[in-house]
Amino acid sequence: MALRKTFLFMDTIINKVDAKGRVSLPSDYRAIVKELSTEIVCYRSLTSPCIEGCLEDLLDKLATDMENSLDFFSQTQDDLTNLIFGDAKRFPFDSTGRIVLTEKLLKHAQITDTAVFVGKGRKFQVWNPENWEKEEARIRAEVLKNRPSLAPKENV
Amino acid sequence: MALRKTFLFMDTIINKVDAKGRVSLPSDYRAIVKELSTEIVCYRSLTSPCIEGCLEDLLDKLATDMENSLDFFSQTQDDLTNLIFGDAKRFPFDSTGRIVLTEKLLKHAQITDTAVFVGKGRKFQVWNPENWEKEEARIRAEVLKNRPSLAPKENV
DNA sequence: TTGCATACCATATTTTCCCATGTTATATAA
DNA sequence: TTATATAACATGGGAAAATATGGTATGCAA
Repeated sequence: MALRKTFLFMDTIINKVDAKGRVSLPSDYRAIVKELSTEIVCYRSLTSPCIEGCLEDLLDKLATDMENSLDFFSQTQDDLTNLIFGDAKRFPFDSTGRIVLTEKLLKHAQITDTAVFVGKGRKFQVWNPENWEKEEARIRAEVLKNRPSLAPKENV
Repeated sequence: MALRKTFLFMDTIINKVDAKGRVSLPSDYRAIVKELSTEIVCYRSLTSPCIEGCLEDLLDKLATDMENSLDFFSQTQDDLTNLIFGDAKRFPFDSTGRIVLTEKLLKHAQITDTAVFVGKGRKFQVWNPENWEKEEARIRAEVLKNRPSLAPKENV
């Protein structure tokens, strides 16, 4: 397989969640994980009723950044690491490509028997179908309304 | 088992502590210790009523950083390292995956029969359940309030 | 010996792994 | 292009392994 240059979570995939919390990770996502020899990490979104996921490498980078930027005994660092790493968990997938979501995550995202995977580039989200439908509509409306201010030069 | 690239303590795990102070180390944590052929080190948190733990390697890194630091003669850092290294102790786990916490540590964290392990990336903490519940609420409120200024570059 | 700490054993429960099957997507040949 | 073969994927169920946790035995030291 040719090595790719970019690794982005994309597309929107709907999969079943069984009674054990098992759900197939979209095959495109699995390909990324395999190629980078890493793992998926998931945690509750801080701001939305959904599960958020990323590659373990990203959290490792975060851990290193915090070690280097804030001093060893910083209170702020303490709070942040507790919140992020206390909630995150690795989710290795089995030979059939499934991960087992925890009760905590499913409850936070109000997911019962169906999950919607939504690509976000370096991250992805997992939603309850109805919630995602509303959220997507909201986002579309929001983006259209603010369109002029999204031009690259006006960012940051 | 494929060698992993990253070693992070994550997730929040609740385990029983028996009359002897025995408690199962979360299996994810044990996997890291085994894979790196190292040991867990625990000490009383300097700032919170909890036990703090990490890999022995990290304390070694701390010692090295102190040697190389411009603050080599800093009274504060000197005091802090005294406190940590004076308090730290290795905690090997037995064949069933348990460590035996000392009376000193349990008392400091006000732990009796239940312990909450909270991942912090390179470190982890062990809390009394009620205290952790309050602490988590405090952190969430604090982080949400200051969120913009806490975003480390591209993350969160 | 007695007290204490460590190592060993037993078991219920949880989690992971493996197999089977229907379905979808992709490739190949007519 | 269309039909057919092949491979990849999603998903359900059950077997096997790992985990958490209580209890007992063993060794060492006071």
